[in-house]
Amino acid sequence: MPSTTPAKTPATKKKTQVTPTPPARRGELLGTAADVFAAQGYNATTVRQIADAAGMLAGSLYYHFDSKESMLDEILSTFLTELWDGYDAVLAAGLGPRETIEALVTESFREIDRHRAAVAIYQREARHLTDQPRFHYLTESQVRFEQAWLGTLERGVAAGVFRADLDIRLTYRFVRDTVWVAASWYRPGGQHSPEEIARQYLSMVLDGIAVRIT
Amino acid sequence: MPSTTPAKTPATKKKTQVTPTPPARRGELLGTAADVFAAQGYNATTVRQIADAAGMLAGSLYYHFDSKESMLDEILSTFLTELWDGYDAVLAAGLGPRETIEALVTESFREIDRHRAAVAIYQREARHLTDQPRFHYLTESQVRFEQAWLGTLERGVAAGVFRADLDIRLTYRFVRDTVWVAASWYRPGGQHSPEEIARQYLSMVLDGIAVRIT
Amino acid sequence: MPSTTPAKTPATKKKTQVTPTPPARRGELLGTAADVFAAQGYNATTVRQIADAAGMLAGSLYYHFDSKESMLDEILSTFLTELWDGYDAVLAAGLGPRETIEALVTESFREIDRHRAAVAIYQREARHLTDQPRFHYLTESQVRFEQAWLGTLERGVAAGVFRADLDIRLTYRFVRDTVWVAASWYRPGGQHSPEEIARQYLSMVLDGIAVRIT
Amino acid sequence: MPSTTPAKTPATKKKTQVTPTPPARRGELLGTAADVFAAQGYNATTVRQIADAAGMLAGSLYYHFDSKESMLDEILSTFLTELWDGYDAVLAAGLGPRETIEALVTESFREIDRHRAAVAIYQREARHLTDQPRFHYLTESQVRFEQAWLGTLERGVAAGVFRADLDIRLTYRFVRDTVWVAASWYRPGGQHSPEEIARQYLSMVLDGIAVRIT
DNA sequence: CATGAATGAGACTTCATTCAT
DNA sequence: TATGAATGAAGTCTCATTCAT
Repeated sequence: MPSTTPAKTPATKKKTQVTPTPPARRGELLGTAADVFAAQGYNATTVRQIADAAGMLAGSLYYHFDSKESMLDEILSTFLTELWDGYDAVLAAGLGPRETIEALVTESFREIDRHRAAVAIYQREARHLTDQPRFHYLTESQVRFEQAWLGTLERGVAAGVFRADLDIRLTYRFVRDTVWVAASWYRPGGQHSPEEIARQYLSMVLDGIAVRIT
Repeated sequence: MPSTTPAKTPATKKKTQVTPTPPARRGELLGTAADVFAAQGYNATTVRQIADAAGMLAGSLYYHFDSKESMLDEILSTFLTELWDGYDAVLAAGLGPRETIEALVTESFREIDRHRAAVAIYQREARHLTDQPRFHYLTESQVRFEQAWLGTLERGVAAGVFRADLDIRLTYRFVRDTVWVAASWYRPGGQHSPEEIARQYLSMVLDGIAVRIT
Repeated sequence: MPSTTPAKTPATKKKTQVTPTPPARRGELLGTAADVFAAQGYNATTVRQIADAAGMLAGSLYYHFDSKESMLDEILSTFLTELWDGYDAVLAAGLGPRETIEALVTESFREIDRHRAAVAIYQREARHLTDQPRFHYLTESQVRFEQAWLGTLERGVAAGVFRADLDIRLTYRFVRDTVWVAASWYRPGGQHSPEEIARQYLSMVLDGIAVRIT
Repeated sequence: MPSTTPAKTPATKKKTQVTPTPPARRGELLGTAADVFAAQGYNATTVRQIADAAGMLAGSLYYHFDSKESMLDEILSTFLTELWDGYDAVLAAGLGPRETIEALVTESFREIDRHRAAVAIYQREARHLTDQPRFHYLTESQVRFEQAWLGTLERGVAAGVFRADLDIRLTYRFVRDTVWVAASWYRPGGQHSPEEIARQYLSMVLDGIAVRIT
């Protein structure tokens, strides 16, 4: 999880950077890298492409980052840190199951709005990254994620606000995927605000797209 | 719709065939390749990994296929051909909007069941492949796909069976993604049959997960 | 401490450098490549052999050149550019047919002296390269070449300085080949200067090797 | 030399062909191979291309020949055998120097007419083949070749029929190249017979292309 | 901070060759 | 005799990474 894995591991390498890159510059470069990763996939992206987009030569990036992988690492862990800041606030608010789901969905769309590239990268790469020790925090995050969502759904079923006739894990996957795939087509600055999209998604997920026959 | 088609047709299995069998070998190899592509991503998959999985050397694959890319091509085009066979049957059946959506969703889950790997590959790679002339048919398929689904939804709104208060394109994406992401976690032979999963998905998409307040 | 010494006065860096040296390195490497190509043939030459001859690893060549083919391209086009500089000067000089032939032959041997490797490569590879669009300029050069030589010969026949009883195209091929095959055995720094070789070749081509019976 | 290297070395291999390919079929296949070698170069020619041209699969060629190299070997040695049959007849005829040169040139053009492909291959590949023990007979042939031509020229100079003011080795190369390069453009069945081409070449080589100023 | 040049591992692909059928 | 399939070595090229300047 983010809190257990600071974005930048203490410099244990031989090349101790005396003057680390100022956070602002770092952030710019990571943003650039994230955009390219999101557009082409991590593996298909060459360090040179990132450097081109950043207006420097490939080798120069290594002044700022240890490796291509560490850029990916920092992009994902930064994103997850912020995501959990938001989620934890929601989960600590003591809301009812339905309100919790609504708040989580809304928060998720806000994250998609803010970290679109990171979300897209996460979707595409998370599965195979979890093999590497360095990215174990992804697994941990997934576990907590499932606990939060699945738990809320179960609470809702128990409380009679969510349907009991559905396979609960199927429902979980349905809701989860339903939200996050949006990152694959969402473009910040479009005609719908994250909140508006969240509202419509919630409406569909909760009430369905069919007209109710009263 | 190929509702009469058993999930797995000829149980010819191994090398018991007296016939020349060239297409069979091709099919086997493509199946193997598709599995590896689906598991690791096309770019991250090496030809050697495919060959290993097929029990031969990397170079030997080139007796059967022109290139790694042509394997991908054949996997995707074969899948799309079969998918459209099913879709076209549904669309030609003259069903109402709701029944059409139900049939399309069911058919989609059957395809996921039959071509899980191909579907997963499609999800992951389609976007960036469309740039290459060789894969233009992906774009064409996407266009037809959108026409079929979006058209049916619009028909449904006009007919008063689908809600009119939702952004129709958002709804389209919602339904579309909702179905196909399933390929990322679905494993053939699991506890739910494709039809059962389709039933539950349809129930959620159409009626929502919230309990109705009558 | 001589802290006041502007030890490293930046000469504004960037593109103001008088001796950027990149072209020099390029030229060296191309010379090396040309030698190997000439010795073994383009196809039979491996990139590794060129790299060995240049004292680097095979992959390193790709920092300087796009491909093995682009090295060939640059070698040939550089050679042809210089060749035509010389030829054009001769053709613009307004000489008589015999003097033009003499000047062209002499110029040709000078080119062989200067670009022996490129000439040898040209001889061996030109024919099959012309198929590729990238090397269409070879065809154009051949056309101009034929115009220059054949035209001069025709002028000479008309003026009565060259024999009229010979098939003119046969004569053209004879003269042309007679000169350029020399590249296959010529070694710069041998006992004959290019001019001396040109003189003897011209003497043979113009007057024959038989003793005149007066 | 051919006589020392029979086209087909005794089958010492494990795979002793009980029924060797009939000479006629062998000849056809070698002719096909020679055409492809001449058109594309030995190295650039794949065994599959030869097989395609012969209407069989690549592997099938290995029933007839040990290797690609042995095809080349047989093509070249067959050609050289025939060439020396002709040359030896000329050299044994006891002609004068000028008549000998004339006969050799004429014989050479006849060989080009009959073995155009083999001659072209020889021109292109001989130099680098001489390194391999298997092709040492090429070197031997070259030595005898030089002896025959250079010797005749020297005899001619001594007899006063060839010019004494020219570098004799230069003259040798001039005459030699002048003849053989013709193989690069000659096409059997063209408008000039080999004898006619020989006549014109001889006229140029002996008397020059310039009009004699009497 | 950045560049230019090089490294080295590994990728895709080609191809002569073998061999059971 | 010929085919289909596979082998294994080698070739071109890519790319993350390093390092002196």
